[in-house]
Amino acid sequence: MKKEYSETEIKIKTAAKSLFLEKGYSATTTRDISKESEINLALLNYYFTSKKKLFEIIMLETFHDFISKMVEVYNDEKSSLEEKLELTSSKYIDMIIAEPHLPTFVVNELKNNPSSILKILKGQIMESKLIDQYNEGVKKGIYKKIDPIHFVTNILSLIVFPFISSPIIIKMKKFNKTEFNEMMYERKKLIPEWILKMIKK
Amino acid sequence: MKKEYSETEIKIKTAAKSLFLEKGYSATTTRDISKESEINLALLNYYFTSKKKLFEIIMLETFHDFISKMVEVYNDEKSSLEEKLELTSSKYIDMIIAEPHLPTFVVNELKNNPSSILKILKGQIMESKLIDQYNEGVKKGIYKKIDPIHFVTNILSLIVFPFISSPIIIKMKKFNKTEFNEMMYERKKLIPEWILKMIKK
DNA sequence: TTTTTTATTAAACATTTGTTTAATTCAATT
DNA sequence: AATTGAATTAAACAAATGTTTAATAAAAAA
Repeated sequence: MKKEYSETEIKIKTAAKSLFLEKGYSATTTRDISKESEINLALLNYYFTSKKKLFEIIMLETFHDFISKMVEVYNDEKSSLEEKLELTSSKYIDMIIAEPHLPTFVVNELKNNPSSILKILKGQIMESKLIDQYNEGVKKGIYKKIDPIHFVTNILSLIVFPFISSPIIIKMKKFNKTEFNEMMYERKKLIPEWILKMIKK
Repeated sequence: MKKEYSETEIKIKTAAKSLFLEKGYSATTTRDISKESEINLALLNYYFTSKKKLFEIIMLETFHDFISKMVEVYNDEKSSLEEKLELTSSKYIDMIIAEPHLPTFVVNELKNNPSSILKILKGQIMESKLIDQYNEGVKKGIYKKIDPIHFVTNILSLIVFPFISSPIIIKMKKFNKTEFNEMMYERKKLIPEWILKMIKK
C-alpha cells in the first residue's frame, strides 16, 4: 500500500530527489529544495518532518527501483541465460543514461547507510533464475566452476563502472557526452559476449 | 619541488585526509578535523587558509597517487601484456584493501570537480606501453579489433567496482569483511584470465 | 639578554542551516 | 453565511560552521 502524495508533496520530492542525486545529502540544503520546488521552506517540515526523513523516503524509493529492475530480469522464467544477459545490459545502460547520477548516489548511500538500503535486498539475486541457469551450465560442464558471486559482480561491474568513471573516459578519449553514450550503446552488445567468454570453459 | 610540511601541518593533513575519505567534503567539519588531529581550530586556517584549500591539496595528492600507480605498471618496458594485467590487478587490489574508502572518494570528486582532478591525467594511459602491446596483438590477429578504451575500462571495472559495491556483495553472500577480502584476492588471478579471454579472438 | 618572528590558543564573529512558531489564506463542511 | 480544519507564509530561533581577531607562548635572530 503506497502512500498517496499531494501535488505539493510531489513537487518537494521531485526537487529533492534531483538535488540529492546531484549533490548528495550533506551538500543539499532545505533552502535549495524549497527554491527548486518553489514551495515555502516550512512546508518541507510540515509534510516530511525533517530533511533526514525526506531523504530516507527518496533513497528507499530510488534504491527499490534500482534493484527491482534487475531482479525482474533475473527471475524471468522464459528467457535463457544469454537472453538475460542481453536484457540486463540493455535495460541498465538505458536506465543510467536517463539518470546519470544514479550510480554515484547508490554507491554513496551504500557506504553511508548500508543497513537501511540493504533491507530491500533479500535473497532476491543469489536465488534468482539466472543463478540457477548458471549452476546448471556448470553441472553440464559448459561453464567453469566458479562462485556465482563473481558472475553477478562482473555483470554489474562492466555495466555500471564505466558510468561512474565517465569523466576519466571522456577526458582520455576527448569524447563529448554523446560520444560517451555511443560507447555505452556499443557495450550493450559487447558485455553479454564478454561475460559468456568469461564463464565458458 | 614538493612543499616541506611541518609536524602540525602533517597532523592536520593526515586527519583531514582520513575524514574527507570517509565522510566526504561537505560532511566533514573543520572542528572534526581539529579534534581528530588534536590541533587548535584556528591552525587549520593559519596553515591552509581555508577548508576548501586544504581539501584541494589532499584531493590532488590522493588522485596523483592513484593514477601514478597505474601508469607506472602500464608503461613498464620489460613486461608482457599478460604480466601487466597480473601486476595491475594485484597492486590495485592490495592498494584498495589498504585504503577502502579510496574508490568512492575518487568517484565523488570526479563527479563534483572533474576539471581540477583531470589535469593530472594527460595522455598517460591511452598512450601507454600496454595500449601499444594491445594494438600489436590486434595487428597480429591475436586480439579482436575493438577500441582499446573498452580494454582499459574493463580492467578498472573488474578491479574497482566490487569494492564500491562491497556492502551488496557482503549482504548477498553473508560475508564478513575478511571473507570479502579473500574474494578479492581470488580475483587477482581471475581478472587477468578474464580480460585475456575477452580480448582474444 | 633582548628583540623579533613564528606558532598556538580561546574567544568572538558572521553566515548558514534545519526547524518551529504564529499568523493568514484557502477549501471544505455545516 | 458561518465554522472548522488544512495549507501556506513570513519571520524568528537555536545550533552549527567556516573564519578571524587579539592575546599569549615558544622559538629564532639580534
